[in-house]
Amino acid sequence: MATKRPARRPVGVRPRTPGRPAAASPELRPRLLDAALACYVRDGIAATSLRAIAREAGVTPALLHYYFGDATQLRQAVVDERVLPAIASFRSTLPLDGEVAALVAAFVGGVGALVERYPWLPALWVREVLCEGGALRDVVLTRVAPQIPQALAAKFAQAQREGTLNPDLDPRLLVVSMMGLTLFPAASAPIWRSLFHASDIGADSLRAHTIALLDRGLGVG
Amino acid sequence: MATKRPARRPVGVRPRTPGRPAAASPELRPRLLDAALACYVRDGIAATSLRAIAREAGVTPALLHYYFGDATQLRQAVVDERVLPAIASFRSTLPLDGEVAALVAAFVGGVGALVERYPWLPALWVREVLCEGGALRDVVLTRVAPQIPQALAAKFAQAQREGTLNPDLDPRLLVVSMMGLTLFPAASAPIWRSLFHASDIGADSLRAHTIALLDRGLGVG
DNA sequence: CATCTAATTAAACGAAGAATTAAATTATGC
DNA sequence: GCATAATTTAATTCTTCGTTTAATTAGATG
Repeated sequence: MATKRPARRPVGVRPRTPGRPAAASPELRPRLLDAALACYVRDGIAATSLRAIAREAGVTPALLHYYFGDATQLRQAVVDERVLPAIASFRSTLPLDGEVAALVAAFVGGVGALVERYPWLPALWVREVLCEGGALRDVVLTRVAPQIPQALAAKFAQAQREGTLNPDLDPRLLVVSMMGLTLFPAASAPIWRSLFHASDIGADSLRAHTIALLDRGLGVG
Repeated sequence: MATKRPARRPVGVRPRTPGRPAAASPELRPRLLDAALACYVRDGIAATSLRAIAREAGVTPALLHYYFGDATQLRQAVVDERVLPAIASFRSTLPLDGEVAALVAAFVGGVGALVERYPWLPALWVREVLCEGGALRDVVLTRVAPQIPQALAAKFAQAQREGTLNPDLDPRLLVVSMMGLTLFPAASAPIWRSLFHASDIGADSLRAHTIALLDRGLGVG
């Protein structure tokens, strides 16, 4: 006869007894969204189970099902209410009708501000957009990409026609280069910080370095 | 009584009858390594099961176990015999004792040649080194990083002291910038190629663009 | 030709973990 | 007090995993 183990619970986690909680447990739903986001960022969306999110939030899987329905709907809620708003806040800061230098500076500064406010964004971006099979690739390509990169590339092409941008550059690749100079350093910060013992490099130094590199690189000089 | 399903096999795949194969099935082992690598690149190392590799190679899981032992040893073999050699081939092309401009050009060209020869490398790098929890992060940080990035940063710092490199740049961040300008475009190529309908941009155009950007960006002028 | 060995599949095993559901439990609001 | 909302418990049903044992066949050795 099999000895029925008493379903050992992870130490230190107390999921509470059943029943409705006493008085206003304030705002549970946003906390659940945050827990899901944290799991997505740490482990990847595909590798995150409902149980893992429940564990992260100190709650049972059944409760997640009660709030969001199935796993797909929960994922959708996180994307709609956490990820897309973050990206939208970035788009609105780009001055697409000014000089190229101002646009570039705003882009670099905007990415810096973005990762300061949403530190989880670069890692999520890398895993879920950049990686093949990433769960956000489709959403980003259809709802973000047509607005930001296309507009930037058009602006750069126009600047080249007007002679205010180095003609040896490719306007489309320049968009890629700018992302590589901002998103990549943000996503790899944990690596290079420890590799170079560079805890002295903050957001300001990074921005100054990037703009110094781009300012000269783009000039027609 | 449960109806015992006849273990339906994926259509089109014929795993052969048992028994030793007729005559030289030439070099099975490297083919198994390639299959494993393909799975790692497509799905990620953590998400790749022995069974998936076996399916990819048209072989049974038991055979993988026969050749490599357990899953960990197979992964180790792929890293040692496929991934690390690719990276080592890159390191040996960097002229660390010449001018900065030549070093930068060699870096950009070297990454270009590397991804032409090992097209799977950027995607693998992004998922397994850049992503938190990536399976290769440790190996790269201990066996690759101390040699390449440290040497580059030292070289840049020296050039700044000699007045041949823009003093507004940070020598350590410049290493990060160069990786962002090469590795990131390579890894995201499938995305921007389709996004910009840029099938006309080949390896040469990319290299020319990147060097044009860096050449001016680094100058003291 | 007989036998030993090497390479391969088949099949089964046991463990783990998944999503979802049904039922029990408790507090709140009317 | 009674209906309802919020929560856990426990069960159900699947899938998948890595590994092992046994069977099978071809080559190698004598």
